[in-house]
Amino acid sequence: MTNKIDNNEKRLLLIDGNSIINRAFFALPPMDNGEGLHTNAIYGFMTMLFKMIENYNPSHISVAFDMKAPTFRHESYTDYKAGRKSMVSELAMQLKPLKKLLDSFGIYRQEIQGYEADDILGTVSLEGEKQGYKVFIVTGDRDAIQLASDVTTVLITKKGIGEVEEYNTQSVIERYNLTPTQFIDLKGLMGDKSDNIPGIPGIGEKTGIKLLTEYKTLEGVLENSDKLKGAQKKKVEENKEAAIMSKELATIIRSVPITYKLDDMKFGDFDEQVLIKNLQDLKFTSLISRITSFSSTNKDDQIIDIKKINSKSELETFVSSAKNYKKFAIKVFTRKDNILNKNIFKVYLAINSENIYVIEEDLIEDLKNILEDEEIEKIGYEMKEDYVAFRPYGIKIKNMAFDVSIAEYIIDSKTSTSYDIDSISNKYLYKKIKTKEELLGKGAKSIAFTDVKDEDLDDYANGIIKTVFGCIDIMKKKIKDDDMEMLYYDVEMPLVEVLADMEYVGICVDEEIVDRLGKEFDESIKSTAEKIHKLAGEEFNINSPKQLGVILFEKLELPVIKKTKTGYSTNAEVLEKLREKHEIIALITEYRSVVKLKSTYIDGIKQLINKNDGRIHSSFQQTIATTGRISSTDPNMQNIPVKTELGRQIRKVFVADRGMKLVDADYSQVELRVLAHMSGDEDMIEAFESGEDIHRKTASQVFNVEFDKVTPELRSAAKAVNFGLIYGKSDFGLAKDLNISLKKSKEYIENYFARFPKIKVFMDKIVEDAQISGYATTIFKRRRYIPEILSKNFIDKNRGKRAAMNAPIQGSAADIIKIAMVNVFNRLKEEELKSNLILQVHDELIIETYEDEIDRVKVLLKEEMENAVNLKVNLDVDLNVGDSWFETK
DNA sequence: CTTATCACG
DNA sequence: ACGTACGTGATAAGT
Repeated sequence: MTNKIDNNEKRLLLIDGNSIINRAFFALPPMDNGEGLHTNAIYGFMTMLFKMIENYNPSHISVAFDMKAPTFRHESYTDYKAGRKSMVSELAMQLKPLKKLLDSFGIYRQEIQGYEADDILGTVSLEGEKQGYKVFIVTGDRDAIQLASDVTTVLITKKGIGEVEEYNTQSVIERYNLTPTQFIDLKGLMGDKSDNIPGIPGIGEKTGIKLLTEYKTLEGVLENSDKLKGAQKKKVEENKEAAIMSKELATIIRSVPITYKLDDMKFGDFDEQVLIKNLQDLKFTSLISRITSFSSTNKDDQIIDIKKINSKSELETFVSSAKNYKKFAIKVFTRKDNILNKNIFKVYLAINSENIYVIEEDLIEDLKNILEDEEIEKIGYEMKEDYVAFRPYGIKIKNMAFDVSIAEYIIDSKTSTSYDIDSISNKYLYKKIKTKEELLGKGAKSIAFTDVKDEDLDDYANGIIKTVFGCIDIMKKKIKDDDMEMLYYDVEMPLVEVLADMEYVGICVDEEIVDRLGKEFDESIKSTAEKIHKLAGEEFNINSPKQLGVILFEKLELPVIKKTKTGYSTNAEVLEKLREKHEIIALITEYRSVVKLKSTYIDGIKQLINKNDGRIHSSFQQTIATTGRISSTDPNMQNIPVKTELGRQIRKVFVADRGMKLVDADYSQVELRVLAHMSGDEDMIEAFESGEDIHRKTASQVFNVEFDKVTPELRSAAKAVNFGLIYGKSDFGLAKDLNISLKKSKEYIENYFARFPKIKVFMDKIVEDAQISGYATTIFKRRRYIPEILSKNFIDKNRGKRAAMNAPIQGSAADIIKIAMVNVFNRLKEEELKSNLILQVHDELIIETYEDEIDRVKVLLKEEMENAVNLKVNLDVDLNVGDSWFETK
């Protein structure tokens, strides 16, 4: 790591410990370490300290604390600091732990009987100046501004503890029109309420500055008091003594009799392990990763030594050692280009974290044997990328054994965080490594891997490889401890290759149909828009909820049903309620739906058709959904319309290639079957065993009518309850959905649970367990942590309960189809079929098959899906074959 | 970059 | 009394 700041420069950071811990305490909300110790002030102090270290790169640090004993100021003026409240216990209890933490950080501490922290800082800073240091003083107390000079910068905290204002001689003059020394005279004149220093009554900052500009010093003002006028003159003359005493009190002593050597304040030598332990005890895990860069002992081992492999013979050396170890780590970097092209420009390989090699383009093809060697384990990070990158070279990586991103996902599939390599390094190794964002920048301004300097890419790859090797054993143990070995090694890891392959193969698109539908939709949009504008009496942007709101609720004065944070709500539910009120509503609904189809599914998909093969290569994400599901992006192939006839037309664009067919297999009611299995409810299981329509069947049981006499209304009520159940829906929601009274919906739910008692028991148990353990699990031990279930916030807590009820059901269904995918994929290979698995839509798999393989594929798909697991109920799969996705229904 | 809306299981 | 179904991703508007 290069350090831009000259390391030989002596830079001394001095901190007023009491002042900063006080600020921190009042600036931050309460925190504790789980054992009754309040920690917010310590945390705030440490964040501040880290920030100062990062920003000012000190070579020496000292923190000064006040002592309880009275100081010379109390002795000379008994009212000094009178009226000040003593420290509250929540803060007082944090002082000792903070001092202990600073000690383990190797930070020098000073406390001197009879003097305040201020005086220590004043004395040490003067000594520092004499010895040629640049000095930085951090405090929340503006009195310290008197210490500012050309080489001493006083940093005054503002806005809590987040930021500081910098003062040196120059900026003090700019801000106050006074020199730092005159600042003391100012205090003498105006006093200080917080320290109970009197000063001269009636003189504040403004007048004080004015007088000092004229007479330079406090003494100057007092000597010239006869030149003052009126009340001011009187006040000054009556309070001369008070003023002189005030100045004395406000003067920071710069000659405290203490023995110390500045050398003792040298920073950077500390035992990292002890510090880490102390930070862990305080539950400050987020701070741990930041310490490594401070440690002087640590800097050496961050030297990056990556050897370049230049020739086939050099590669041979690597290959033979990889064969000996039977394992190596890999990370590939590609050009941003067509997925079907040969885009790799660098491959990093490593047998252990000390020996990392890089290979460039010319030798890539020579990696085929070792990558396809089943006997050698490949480990890495986001290995799906590596697999896909090698496909254009005719290389299919075999035995991808451990991917840290997938491991971290099953260890803790938390929401809204990605499994960035640096967070993994941070969490397991407490090491800060180069982030992708640091390497490439973020957002629109980000650059490609090809645009970064070799050293920087080396640095990034080094971080990845070291993290992979560093984490693997810890993660393996965690996976074992949490009973997830089957899930990880037999499901998730084999699935990496399956998804990579699906992505690479893609799905065929008929572009003519895309264009034809596009035109049809455009015409419909145009004519509907015209009608809407005519009815509205003006042209406006129908796509803008804001403009639409003005038209509907102001111009046409329709009743406001619902509001959003920013204005009127105009969503489908609201429009449905307004449908009868104005003929414009139906048109808007129509317009909305067609615009959605056109922009998202026609225009959106057209852009993503690959120019080489005319196919769509959607990306399947394995580490996003908290429940264990797979997600799909660019485009999302899992939300292609199906519910409305018009939307379903979109499915005509997804076709089988020439001479091929699509075989579509979907599970019938997996989630309800999972529920029947997990709860063990005999009646629910029986309902499935009968093979009848499950919603009709439950309707007949819940409403106590004969199977044949179930009306469509009763069936749909039962269906709503069935689904509501999976999500932990409330009676209120059910009433709203079915448009029935709250009383009725309560009755339905009661009947339901009375009829299927074990389901109720099961649901209650899940919630209870989650409240105790903090997580919910699936049949295959996949975990979802739900901390909010213990929240004191009613809304969060209830949301947590619903998530807990849903996770085992949605998650087990996800486990099941993942197992089926792996088995289907392997079976296709074993039977040497050329057909490919190309899509997964949560409970549905699609294979593109050659016509002469159709029958075998149908059998295989049905068998593997239905036998993926053995539950208390059978799994049932429906099969459909067609030339397009539209036809497979 | 966030918000509202709407597509799917 | 609270607010009211879980899980995703894409687009356009507007701050």
